[in-house]
Amino acid sequence: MRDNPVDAEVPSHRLLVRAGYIRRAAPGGYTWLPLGWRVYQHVAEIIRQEMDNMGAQEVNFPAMLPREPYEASGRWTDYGDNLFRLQDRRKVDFLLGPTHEEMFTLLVKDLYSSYKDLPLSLYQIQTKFRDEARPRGGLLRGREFSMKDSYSFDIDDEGLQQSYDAHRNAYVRIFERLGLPFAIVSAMSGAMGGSKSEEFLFPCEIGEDTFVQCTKCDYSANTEAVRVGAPAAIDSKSTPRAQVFDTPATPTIQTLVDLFNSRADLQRKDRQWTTADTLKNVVVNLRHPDGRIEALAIGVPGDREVDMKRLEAQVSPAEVVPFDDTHFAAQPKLVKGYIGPNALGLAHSTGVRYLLDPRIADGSEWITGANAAGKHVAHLVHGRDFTADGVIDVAEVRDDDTCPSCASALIIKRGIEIGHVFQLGQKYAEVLGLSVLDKNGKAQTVTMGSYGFGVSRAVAAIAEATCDDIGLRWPHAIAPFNVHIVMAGKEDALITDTANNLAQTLDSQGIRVLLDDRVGVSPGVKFKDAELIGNPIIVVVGRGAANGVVEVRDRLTGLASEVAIADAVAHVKSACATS
RNA sequence: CGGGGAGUGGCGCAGUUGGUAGCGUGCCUGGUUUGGGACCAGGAGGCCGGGGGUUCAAGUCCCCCCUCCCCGACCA
Repeated sequence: MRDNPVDAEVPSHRLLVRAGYIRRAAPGGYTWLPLGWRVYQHVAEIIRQEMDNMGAQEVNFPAMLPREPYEASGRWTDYGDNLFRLQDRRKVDFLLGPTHEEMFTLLVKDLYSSYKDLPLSLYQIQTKFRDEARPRGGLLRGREFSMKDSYSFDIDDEGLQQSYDAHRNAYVRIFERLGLPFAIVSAMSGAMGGSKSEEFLFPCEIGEDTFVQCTKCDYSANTEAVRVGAPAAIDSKSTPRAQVFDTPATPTIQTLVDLFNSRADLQRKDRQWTTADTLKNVVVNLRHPDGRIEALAIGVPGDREVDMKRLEAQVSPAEVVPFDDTHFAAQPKLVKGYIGPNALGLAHSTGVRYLLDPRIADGSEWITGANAAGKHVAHLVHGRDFTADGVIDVAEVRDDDTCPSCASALIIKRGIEIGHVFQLGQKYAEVLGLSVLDKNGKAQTVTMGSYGFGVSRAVAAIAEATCDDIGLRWPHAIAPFNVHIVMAGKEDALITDTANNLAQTLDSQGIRVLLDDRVGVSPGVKFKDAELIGNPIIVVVGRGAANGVVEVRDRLTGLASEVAIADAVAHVKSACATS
């Protein structure tokens, strides 16, 4: 295919379509063509081998599942619109599996009943369905995609930790074998439930996940899960007492700071005021799962926004909904634009729960709202003049924020989430009644882990990681073929025989060979196609054949060398072995 | 779900004041060519996203719907 498909923006997607690996078949659904399917199988096989190595056993569930187990776990409703639901002819509800915690839990419940059967790890490589609001980047985010999902079952937390570590280590090996760079970041568990979880990200500009990495130590976390360290307390003995000022015409924090810097009675002697000296109080509503609405005020330094993603991750399962004018009307003591700490808190008149960003150090002084229109208060000291009901870490994260582990600078990166490992704990085992008898004959609820790995997404990520301007560049372990033989130049018996013999010999020795024997196609076209398809070695059988040589090219480095026909097989084999 | 863009042969696109659809590429046939996207000749292929309307006449004008892409929201 000579022209790029116009509806593909992401390079790997464009190339995979153009080179004939995949083809869109439905919104968010892709057909694997022969080249693509070979790549997919290679990736799946590497995953399979590493899962088997760590002692997991492969099974396979149907994709179409009954409603009841998901009803029991709450996910029939919790998954919301992202769940594909359907009914059979008798109007019985089914779903297309988005992930299989419930089914695995029930399987183990059916099959096992003793602690002697544990630990146990089961996995499958299977098509998953999620009705994504916005599929993107071809294989990167589909509504139908292939995932390896595994589940561990242990009698206690120690066992879970071991199973978790085993999976984590297996994932490290899989990434290494796939040749895919990765970062392991702390993450929030989200709708999956459970406690500890880590994501395996492929760092990449087009990624949809944002994470931070420490420039010094190995701390790394999804921005939702970042925890900033609390600064040391500040001695406020010499801080002036709090004072209220009229601050007309200060609709934004910047205008407020400008006013303070321009008025002699408000200026600081040592430096200019900045937006970071102000305390911004944001009020939202939380909708709890039981339907209860609760107002929540959050205090952050004025130079930062509240990151809604981080907030939602923190307050989950409650949902964040806006605190709009009707809510302000119902709370006359909250003066929109001038909300100050002294109106907030469970102990205060409004009774609105008030949580502070951890950066608001004990003893620090602030310019903030005075709870009256047109008035702000300065020198308001945390701990001396106001207190909050607790701490919440939801301010936006920035480059150069400090690492919670070593206090060095953090940097922000983007990545594609390929794997996610969870310590689920007993959530699913409890609601589905999975327990085994322990040594004392007593029923113990099993504790579980869940481990996802996006297989189709990994294919796209590898393509993204390795491609260049002119095409794909697969590593040997993944490539559809090891060698792409191009017959170039005027067709004659020597060239045809040399190419065919070479292909047959390599094939018989276990090398995967693609032979381009199209007639009447000019050499330039064949070269371009070979480069686009991206197998790691390209062998050109052409005019050199008359002199007893062929050209061997390395697609990755672009280096080419002439090799005697007699040595070609050995040369290619060693190239396959070393790269 | 909000904002923006776009739907015309496989792919990339053009189509004027409304007049019955064209170009490039790919495909088929024959011939010439053969180391970096060759050339000549002949050919096949289109419910112009869908429905309704205006009109003698609609790819083009009007209304409704659908789909795709990008940004956001959401999401292992």
